Amino acid sequence: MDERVPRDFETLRATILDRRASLPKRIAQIAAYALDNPDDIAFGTAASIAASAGVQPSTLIRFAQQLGFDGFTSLQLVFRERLRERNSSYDERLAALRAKAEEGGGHRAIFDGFVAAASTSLGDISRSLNDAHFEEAVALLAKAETIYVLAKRRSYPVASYIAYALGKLKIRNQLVESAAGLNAEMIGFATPRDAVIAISFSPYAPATIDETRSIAEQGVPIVAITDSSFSPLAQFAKVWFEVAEADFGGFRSISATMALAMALTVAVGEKRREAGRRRKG
Amino acid sequence: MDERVPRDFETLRATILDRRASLPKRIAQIAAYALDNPDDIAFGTAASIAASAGVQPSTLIRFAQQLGFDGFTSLQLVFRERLRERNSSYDERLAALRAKAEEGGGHRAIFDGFVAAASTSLGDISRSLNDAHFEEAVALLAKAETIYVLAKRRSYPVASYIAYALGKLKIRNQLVESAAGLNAEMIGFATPRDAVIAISFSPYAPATIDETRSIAEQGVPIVAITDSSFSPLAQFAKVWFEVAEADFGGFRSISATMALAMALTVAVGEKRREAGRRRKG
DNA sequence: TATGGATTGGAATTAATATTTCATATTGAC
DNA sequence: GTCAATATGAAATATTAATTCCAATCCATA
Repeated sequence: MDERVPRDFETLRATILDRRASLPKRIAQIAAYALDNPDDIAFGTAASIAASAGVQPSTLIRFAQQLGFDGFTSLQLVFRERLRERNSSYDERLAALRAKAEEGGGHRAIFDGFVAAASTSLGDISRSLNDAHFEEAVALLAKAETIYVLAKRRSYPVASYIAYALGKLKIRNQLVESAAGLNAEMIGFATPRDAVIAISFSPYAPATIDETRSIAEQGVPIVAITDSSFSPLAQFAKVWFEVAEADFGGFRSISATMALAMALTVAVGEKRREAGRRRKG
Repeated sequence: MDERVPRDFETLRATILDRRASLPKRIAQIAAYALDNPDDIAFGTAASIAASAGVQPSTLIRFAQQLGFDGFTSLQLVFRERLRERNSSYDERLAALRAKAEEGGGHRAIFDGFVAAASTSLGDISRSLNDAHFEEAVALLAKAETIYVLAKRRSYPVASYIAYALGKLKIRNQLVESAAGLNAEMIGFATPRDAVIAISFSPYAPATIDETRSIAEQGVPIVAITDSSFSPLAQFAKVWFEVAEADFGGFRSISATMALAMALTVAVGEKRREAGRRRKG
């Protein structure tokens, strides 16, 4: 192996792109495949990769040799190393942000801390969201005559966003907030043909709990967004989502809740459109 | 291989932890090594892993079989799958989410789309936020007697969050919203010793623009969060932030704006505490 | 402390995988 | 169009790695 063999993925990638024009057809084919499917190269066997790329195993080895490696195995090491590093890189970057933020590096650090908390929360919810629950919630909300939206304090911004988005989608909704103190009366109008989105996180705002209970007692189905299965909201809800938000400096992120809220809203709009088409068509 | 063989890493991990106490010494040794060095299991050979863990290759296979796999190779697949999912670099994961969302794979795809949009927006703002502007905004807001918060429609959730957080930090603030239509009068009370956070994105809500103009004319310093240097808000503002939010399905994310808002709020609280200490000490 | 069963180490075996080789096909230059 | 150089396919071979097997050891129990 000569001195200029690429040892890291980026160099390798650059080298391949650089020589691309001058490579023979089959070699170019495997080169393109390698850049498009680096994970396959990292994990596969020469035979399996060759098959996926539509070439012979020997071509794979010639490709590696042409780049200066002494065989496929050495080439593969670069792809594996990349995975190892990439693995850590995102988490490390986040950890670095958070560390810097926590050791108190000025005001910029505060900003970094919140960005890190938001990213972490999004990653978590993306991994943990249950598809079936989501579908169920969408179905339940899509057939409601009016969607009541219920949240106070820290969760209120989410509720106000939901109300805004539902309005834009022309879906009848009622944000339960009344400057005149008429929440109870407002809730009284809800029927089992309606539905509720209730949002509350520990420490649960007592008003949210009370209103959720009373609306549940009227037989109105509830979709809850909360932070644990022990949440008082969970017992009232037909479907509930557990959202774990990361916090920074005592302030919890609401980015994951927000993303879920947006998705619910738009999915409900989508489902109604589908239903509408079916009725007409 | 029986039915209950763990197919994903988390299940596998749980199974191992569960049985840990009842495992023979060498098997326990390799079990601990596997959980501590999952990357090594994913990439290594039976011999190399066994050597690193200080056991015989055959022990490794017995370990796998005890978990229900038919050999080391099947066990290794689980560790590799984990890397594929986890490791597929952050950007790649995002791209995958977005691609899946855009090709329209049902309702889950909508959720993925919003998560991707939020993550992208956070990445963008993290790169583009100007430290000096941020410091300036914090300084300006920290010395205000009352912070007025101004935003309508899509930006309103951010404003309501700011008002909530400022309240928690015991910083006097006024969310400019009045069910009684008294916004103009409310604004009339502001003086140059106060400050304003105004938030608006294209298409700029006319009310926000009008109110911002009139409050600017009273000499009240303004911090604006908006989406372009051509924004009508920019001309009125002492400091302004350009926040580019990614969108999905016509709905723009607000996660970056939210992170910035949280950071501003908490940084202002921080700066006030610092100033308080200095006066006393 | 003797006995049986479980556990372990290490070598032998088997399976798999990478690499090489060689015949054939393709391409480009004259 | 011919020739040489280059590229490719397919199978043979060499290498490496997984698995199995058996003897040795350990451990619990009587």
